[in-house]
Amino acid sequence: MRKVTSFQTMQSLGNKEICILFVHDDPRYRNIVAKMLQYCSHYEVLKQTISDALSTIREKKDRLNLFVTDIDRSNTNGFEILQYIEREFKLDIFPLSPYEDTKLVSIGLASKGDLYFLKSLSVNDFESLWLYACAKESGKATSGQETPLLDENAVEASLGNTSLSREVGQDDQKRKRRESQETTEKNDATSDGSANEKRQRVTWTDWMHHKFVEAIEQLGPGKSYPKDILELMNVPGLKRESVASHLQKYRQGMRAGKVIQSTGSVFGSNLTTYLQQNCFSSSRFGQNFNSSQGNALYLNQQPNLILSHQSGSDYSCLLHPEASTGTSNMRHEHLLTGTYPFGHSVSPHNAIAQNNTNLFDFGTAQSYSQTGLALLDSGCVPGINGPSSNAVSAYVGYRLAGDGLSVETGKVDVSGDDENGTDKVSLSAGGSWNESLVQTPLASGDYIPQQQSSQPPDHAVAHDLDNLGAEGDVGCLLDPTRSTSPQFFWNDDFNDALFDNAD
DNA sequence: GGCCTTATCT
DNA sequence: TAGATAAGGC
Repeated sequence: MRKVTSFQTMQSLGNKEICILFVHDDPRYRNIVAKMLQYCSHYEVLKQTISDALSTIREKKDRLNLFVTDIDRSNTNGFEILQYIEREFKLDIFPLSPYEDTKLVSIGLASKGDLYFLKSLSVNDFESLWLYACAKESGKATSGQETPLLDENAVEASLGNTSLSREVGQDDQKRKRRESQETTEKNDATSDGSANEKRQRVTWTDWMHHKFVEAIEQLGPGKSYPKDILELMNVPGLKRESVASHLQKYRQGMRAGKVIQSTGSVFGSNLTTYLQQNCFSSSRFGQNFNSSQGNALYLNQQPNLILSHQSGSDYSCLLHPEASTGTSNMRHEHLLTGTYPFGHSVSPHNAIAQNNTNLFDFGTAQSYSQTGLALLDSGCVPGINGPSSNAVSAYVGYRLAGDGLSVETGKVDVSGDDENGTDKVSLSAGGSWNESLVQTPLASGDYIPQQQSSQPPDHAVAHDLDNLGAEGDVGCLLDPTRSTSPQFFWNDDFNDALFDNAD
């Protein structure tokens, strides 16, 4: 059994109260809640919507350190409420992603990019949050100033991985080292001999790796040196040596063809392999079912889409299948600003981020209203609507076809404004795009092989998959007033199986 | 000594 | 495996 060491950290603060408000309404969190309650009494779990939690926040605002919340998908104004809370109460907010395959995603809350957990928040993740809250409280007590950089650094370095659990029993030491490291960073003269201490192990989160890759692309081929990358990344506390080490691994990966670049010829040479291995592997769902019959079933139900845009530096992303059933602005926003499995983000795009744009479906070459999409079983890209000065010229996309075997393709072109100042949009399906933009992986004959199970189908799994899938309650998707039942639900047995297998 | 790269270690 | 460290070269 894992020991939650962050509780010790709290005690070291002299029983200073750390308060985390955790708002959720999802049975998947109950394991976390149960485990955390074992160790920590200073956080609160509310089963409310974000807006309902407002009164609690008002009541406790002075002693509240963090606000962790599951985005309320039935509430189309989820992000607005969060922004309000952040502004009014100056509270650090950690929204939880409604998407299974999201790890850490930067979202545009107010001025800074916040951290965004994957849906299946782990105990380790929660530990990291706890550490963050402690560091923040500690910083308040000592300096009386705003959150020190160290905090973000600490939490970013520890989020989304299990490094903390591996360092059980050393956390206090590590933390002290971190603290002393920070104070001695600029002027090491007054140090207490910490100079020859071991460097803290850096965990490269998706977020950091993304900044790393961005820096490399900015510097250009052959000019990416550790020092320059470090500067561009601008991650407090990160050391040149760590960047150099990461760069070495990164280059090794490139040589081995493992890294998919985000530039130019969009997907490199191994899209097929990548999809096969990673479509679902970043979620608990994928970890457990990637090699089972259930995976193919799931693929068939909810094809994927890969999207890239054409202007300037190309970004590419793999959209979670849920994106094709977007029903709210929140989801729409997320779709546009998230970091997807390729590790690159889609620029938050004003023109597209505007509300209420339709989505375009490659499979049928039609545009649909968001609610209408709930009935579709295909990949879509966000509609384009807004000043053309902000608009990109085209989107190209791929999706895994409904047969789970082939890849379908499509393109959305944007040209000029119509009389309403809205971009004219034309959409085509079937691979009619500029070949120089999209390279070989999708040439004819290329396909994503469906994994063959060596065992007979597990009907229990299939049954559960049926229960949790997008087809669970379509009415719920279509009708935002039916907010009481979650759009995607997991029955308890299935939920248990996921957690047990993952641990 | 600073920085980069590669090899090796953990 | 991923990240740290040692070592050699510029």
